[in-house]
Amino acid sequence: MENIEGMTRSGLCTEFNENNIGQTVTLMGWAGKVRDIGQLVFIDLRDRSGIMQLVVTQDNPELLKKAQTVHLEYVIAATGKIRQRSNVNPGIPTGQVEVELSELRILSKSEPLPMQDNAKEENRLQYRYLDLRRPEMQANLILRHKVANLARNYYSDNGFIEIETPVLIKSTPEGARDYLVPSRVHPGKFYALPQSPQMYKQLLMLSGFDRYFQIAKCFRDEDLRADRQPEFTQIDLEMSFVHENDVMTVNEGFLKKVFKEIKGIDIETPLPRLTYKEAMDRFGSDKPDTRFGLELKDISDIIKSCGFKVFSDVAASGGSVRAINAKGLAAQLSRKTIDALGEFVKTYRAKGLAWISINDDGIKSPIAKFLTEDELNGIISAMNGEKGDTIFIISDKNKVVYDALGALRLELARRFDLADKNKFNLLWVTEFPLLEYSEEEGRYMAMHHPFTAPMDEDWEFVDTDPGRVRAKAYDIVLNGVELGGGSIRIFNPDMQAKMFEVLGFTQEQAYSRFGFLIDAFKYGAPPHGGMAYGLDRMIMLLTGSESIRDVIAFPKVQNASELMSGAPDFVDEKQLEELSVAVTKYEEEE
RNA sequence: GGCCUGGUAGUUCAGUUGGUUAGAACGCUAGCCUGUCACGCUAGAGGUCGUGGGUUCGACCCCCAUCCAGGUCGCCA
Repeated sequence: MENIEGMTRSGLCTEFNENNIGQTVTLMGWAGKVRDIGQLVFIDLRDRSGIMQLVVTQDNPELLKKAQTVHLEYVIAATGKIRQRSNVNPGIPTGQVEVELSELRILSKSEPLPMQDNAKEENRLQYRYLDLRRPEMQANLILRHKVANLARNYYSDNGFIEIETPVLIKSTPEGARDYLVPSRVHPGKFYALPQSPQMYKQLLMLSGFDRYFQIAKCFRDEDLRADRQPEFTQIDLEMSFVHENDVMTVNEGFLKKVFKEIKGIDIETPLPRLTYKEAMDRFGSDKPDTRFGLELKDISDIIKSCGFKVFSDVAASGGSVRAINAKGLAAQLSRKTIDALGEFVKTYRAKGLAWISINDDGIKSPIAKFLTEDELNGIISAMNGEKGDTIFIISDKNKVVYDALGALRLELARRFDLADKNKFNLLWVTEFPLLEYSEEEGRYMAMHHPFTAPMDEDWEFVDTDPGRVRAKAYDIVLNGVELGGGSIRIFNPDMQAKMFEVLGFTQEQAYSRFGFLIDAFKYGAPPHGGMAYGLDRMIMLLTGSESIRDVIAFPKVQNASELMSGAPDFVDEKQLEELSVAVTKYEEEE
């Protein structure tokens, strides 16, 4: 094997073109396709910028012989003269030229690859370092770098100070499950990895930094999804002496910049805003995809006294009957498809899916026989039903109706390609409920987190009707994905104490968990608020990736392990002893 | 923890209502080829059909269990 002693790389492949004809250059990189024509060898030399064609002819028989030994993914260094190609390749930026080699060094050989470009994800992840050679993956990570860079510049330019907060912190078991790290020095005690820098950034406001940001790694020990990893990155920020509007405005500036510089799209600001209630009522979701219609409508009033018990009973008992109109889709909605959609909504706990199809030959509906003519027509006119439409109806507790119809709406859009992929609909969802009743815990839980400030006009209901209190909280939503969220925080110690009480903490419990924050707020806390973006999700949407894994260099798989390195893994008895950790249950070894 | 989808050559896939010898492409090996760029042509190697059990005269195919990967519900303050 050879080295690069005495050779200096002239640049990246795509830095040279027809303007450099006649120049002698040295390029280094990986061999892509090697096309051996006998007395002529072409090698596609690839680096992160792209491809340059190298050519060796029989004018140089020894070099030709050497070039013929080059295989896919060998690392080579090549020197030669740039010349016009006799056959140009318009498909690549360097397609006008090629490098006629005078020297070729083989720096590293490669075994045949255990994966190809279209490999399935399992293999891609096991050989991630090879997967990351693919131009698509390189483009994703480079775009990610650009956005991170934009964030740094934008927030710095707007007076934000980047400050690092600790990764080994105190566990605060509200919300997601913590990753724990045993302490060697304090037997039996554990650090937790942060789910977000939340409390630290609030303390930085108290310290007077006024504006903070950080690109922060966060950790949540919960099950994975296509858009959820246990280890992820937030663009996190906090501001002092601000209202919701101030936070939203400065962030609209950031988003505007991101879309302009990354996608060349001018985003109109201020961005549209929807209240939580409106989002739920119209889209059945607190992160609505507004690129297409099919909005929900409450038709409880129309059928509240109808003969179909499934409808009338639920309306009477506090639930609702709501519908969406699959506009013009009746012809494509076969009986089989509708049955499949019925199964689909059952995932969301809906007991059934009623439907009314308006076809050329009249109205078809399995529930028509339970309804009077007035009721049936009432539903159709409320839903603006026309020939060619199919109306879907779900009747249940409100939560189930929202979840199921909201999901059905998205499923129809997916099946019939209703959402324009070139559209980027950004919007704020505001006025979230402060509290949410948890059946499992038998108490109210903070919907966002326990430091979220209530809306002033609602706070008086905190004891009598906790569910009615709205929060000064906001989420930024892009095409149906929650990009980020934040809130104005409580800065009044008495209000914070009351909040803990509402959440069911005794003073001792609150103090043992959040004591340092409670104490800190006694010493002059400024009004403050902020938000955090999921950077990975943002990049996923900007690159059009199907999964968050495609924008993370070394992601974890569904069971939270990493296929390439094999993490997590067992550790030595000795390590455990030092940490005073006893393991009571071991996973089966294969 | 539940539900759904997939696992066949190094890789990506096809296959069989259960039948004798499991195919293709790419990659790999050997040879030929002076303008390729999905180079072409010829020949060749390569598989306990994820694993374990069962049904059967016979299983890649059917059944059960299990592992791996993906999607999703629960979960994600």
